[in-house]
Amino acid sequence: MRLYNTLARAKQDFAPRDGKRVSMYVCGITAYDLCHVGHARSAVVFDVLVRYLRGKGFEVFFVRNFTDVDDKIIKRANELGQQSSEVAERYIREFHVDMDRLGVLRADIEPKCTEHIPEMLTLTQELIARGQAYTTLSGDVYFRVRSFPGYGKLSGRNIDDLRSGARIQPGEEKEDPLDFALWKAAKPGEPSWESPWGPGRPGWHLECSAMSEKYMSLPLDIHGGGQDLVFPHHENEIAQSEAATGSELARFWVHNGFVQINSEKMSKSLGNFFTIRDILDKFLPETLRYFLLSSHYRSPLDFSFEGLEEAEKALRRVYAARQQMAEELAKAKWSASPAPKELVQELDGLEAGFGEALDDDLNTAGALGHLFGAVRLAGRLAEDKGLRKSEGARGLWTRIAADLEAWSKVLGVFGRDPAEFLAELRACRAGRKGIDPALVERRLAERQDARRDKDFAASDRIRDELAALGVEVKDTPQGQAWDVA
RNA sequence: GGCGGCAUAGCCAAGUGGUAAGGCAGAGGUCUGCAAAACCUCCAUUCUCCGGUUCAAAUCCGGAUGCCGCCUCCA
Repeated sequence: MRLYNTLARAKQDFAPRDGKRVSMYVCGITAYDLCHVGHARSAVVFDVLVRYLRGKGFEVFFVRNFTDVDDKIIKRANELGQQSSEVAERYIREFHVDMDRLGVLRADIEPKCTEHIPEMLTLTQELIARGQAYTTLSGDVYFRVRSFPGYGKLSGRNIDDLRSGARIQPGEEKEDPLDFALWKAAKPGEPSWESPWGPGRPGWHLECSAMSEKYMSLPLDIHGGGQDLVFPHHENEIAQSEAATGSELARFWVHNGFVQINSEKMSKSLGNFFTIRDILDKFLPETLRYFLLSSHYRSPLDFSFEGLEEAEKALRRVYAARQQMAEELAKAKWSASPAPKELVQELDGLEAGFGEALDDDLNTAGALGHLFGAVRLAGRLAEDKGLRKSEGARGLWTRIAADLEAWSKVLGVFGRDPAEFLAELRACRAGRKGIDPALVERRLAERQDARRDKDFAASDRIRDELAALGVEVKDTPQGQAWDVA
């Protein structure tokens, strides 16, 4: 497949180093609060990448870490009067709750920073021994950025430009403003670990270097994360790891774009965020997941509730088609006529197109276009009175149903039981719009009586009243049905 | 100030040299007691603007404008 490599600033052909096994490391969260939609995007994007690579037959070994000691966690713990480890553990649990709901698969290993202190100390000592890191009087250890010639290669910056914008905070003892902390001397009240330089805790960038090296051999095939991690986090990881090991850290650097609100980055610091919880109070998890996949992973994605409502309707359409196909396929008798060749070719093209889209830098939005093509094709067969009962239609529906099942495994949407999903979606939409299902059912029962008596005026009046509430009444051969408009 | 990204219909959104996917909304039609759903048809002669390269440009190059991101914690 082709994958955009931030390091090359271009799409490149991706294949794992050893041809079969893909090593992939993605920076996870700092566990100090509930995750927001931006975290969800990153998680879902890399989840689809893992699923897709596995679907192509690669053996993917996926590591996603947790940062469980850090300034923000400590600050939060102090606010709550708790240990920072309690705070971190709680938000790691909450992360899993959210991710499970979103259908994000667990990583093969989910290492925590605090469980890898020895590895980080070793790495730091190695860097000091090589002259690429230095200690200070207060017990901090800094990486000597100018000792690493490749610094800036990932983010496309040069050291001089960076230096002109950098500044030294009061109290820092850096040789150079660009140097970054590998190890921070403990301050009173902070969690700390023993080290050759006295008690302290690791710097943020160090953990990913230590943990990726521990679990996978370098270079990693893929290292991922949000675009905001490119600089300084990933740049610093490269400097540490490559300086210490002499090996390239990762072959492909993959970064997802931001979720925005009104064209501004959704972030904690701006305060313009919705947590995943906020969304799942009002929408089904699959709706959020579909929304996140409906644009390319590197583009900015403007979050809106209108967008989620559109996602709901798109999901509903696919599930309704799956349900309709299942009903059609349950028929017993089929005429012998084969499917018209052009329809078979159309489906061939859609199947190929779906795969080609994902193969091209994980273009989920393009793939969805082909998926909807198959949905429309299925509907067209059902409309064609001649074809509808033919073996040809049965063959195509069988194929489309199998395609949707396979595609749903990659995308992590459209895979549930249609009747169950549609019922949940209706309940969810009804709840959001303040529609009382019991009331609707009562009115429909009255309408049923009116219809039995052929009192269409009364029947239509009830339907109009319900329509005013946002309820859409359908008369089907099986009787009345309703949905939220 | 330095570095980078984006600009496609009413909205969302694919498309990196060969003549504009898809979703939502909208219009007309088939079906229906009437509707709804589903399906069919229509809905960007044009891709922010101005130049250039080319037989051919939304796609490449130069410039302008606008928006955004990173440079400090951040998915």
